[in-house]
Amino acid sequence: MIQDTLSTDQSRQLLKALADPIRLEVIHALAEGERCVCDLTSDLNLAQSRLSFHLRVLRDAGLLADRQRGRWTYYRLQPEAIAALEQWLATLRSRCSNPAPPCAN
Amino acid sequence: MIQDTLSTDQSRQLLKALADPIRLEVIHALAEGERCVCDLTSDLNLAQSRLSFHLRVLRDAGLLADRQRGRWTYYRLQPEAIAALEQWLATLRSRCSNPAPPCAN
DNA sequence: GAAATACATCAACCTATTTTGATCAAACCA
DNA sequence: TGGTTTGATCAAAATAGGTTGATGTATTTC
Repeated sequence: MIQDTLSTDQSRQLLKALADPIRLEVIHALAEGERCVCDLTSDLNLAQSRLSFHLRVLRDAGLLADRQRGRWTYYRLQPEAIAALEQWLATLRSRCSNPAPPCAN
Repeated sequence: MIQDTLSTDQSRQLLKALADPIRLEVIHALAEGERCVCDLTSDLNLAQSRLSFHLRVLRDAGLLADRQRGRWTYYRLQPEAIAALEQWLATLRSRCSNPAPPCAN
């Protein structure tokens, strides 16, 4: 579960998870709503094990949650994770915005 | 130069650039103000070519700017790049925040 | 129970990124 | 000019990350 305040490691994991085109496609697909793996497989036209790998990366980072329902596994977005990363970036930026003036050299 | 609205590729590059512990150290070091490479080398205790590699990644992503001054190269932060990434994330999240309700299954 | 379906996981392979130790060019100094 | 310093770049080695096809497990259906 993603907390309000992220550790550096959590942020790194989120940044890495988002920095992949296939994983962004997954996120966009899930923005339509919860889906099972088999639907995602055909929507995104990906090999099952390949999709499964990326779903795990996204879930481990906290961007997705899943639930089992009979044979199916449904994945859904956790937009709080994105919000938490935004927050982390805002904090990072606040520390960067007033750097000492450039050296006079 | 980082624009207000990032392309997917620019965002990916920024996310990847930030998802590295050494590069975050560099960013934190530069939050103190502009610095030359040789100072960063000793502050962060990194081999010169290794630091040079990471500086390039950060600069290519738009997070740093540099200027030459005699023999020295000074690097400084471009906090706008972080702001632009925050903006990109906010947009992504806005598309994710109202997904259709979960399947009833 | 046997066959089928959904999906996770594993190992082998492949590709991308990072590290290391040279080497090189430019700027400076003696 | 010759030596020194700064920092970029390159090639080779090391490591991390992604893909593929196969296998395994749970669930369902017949």
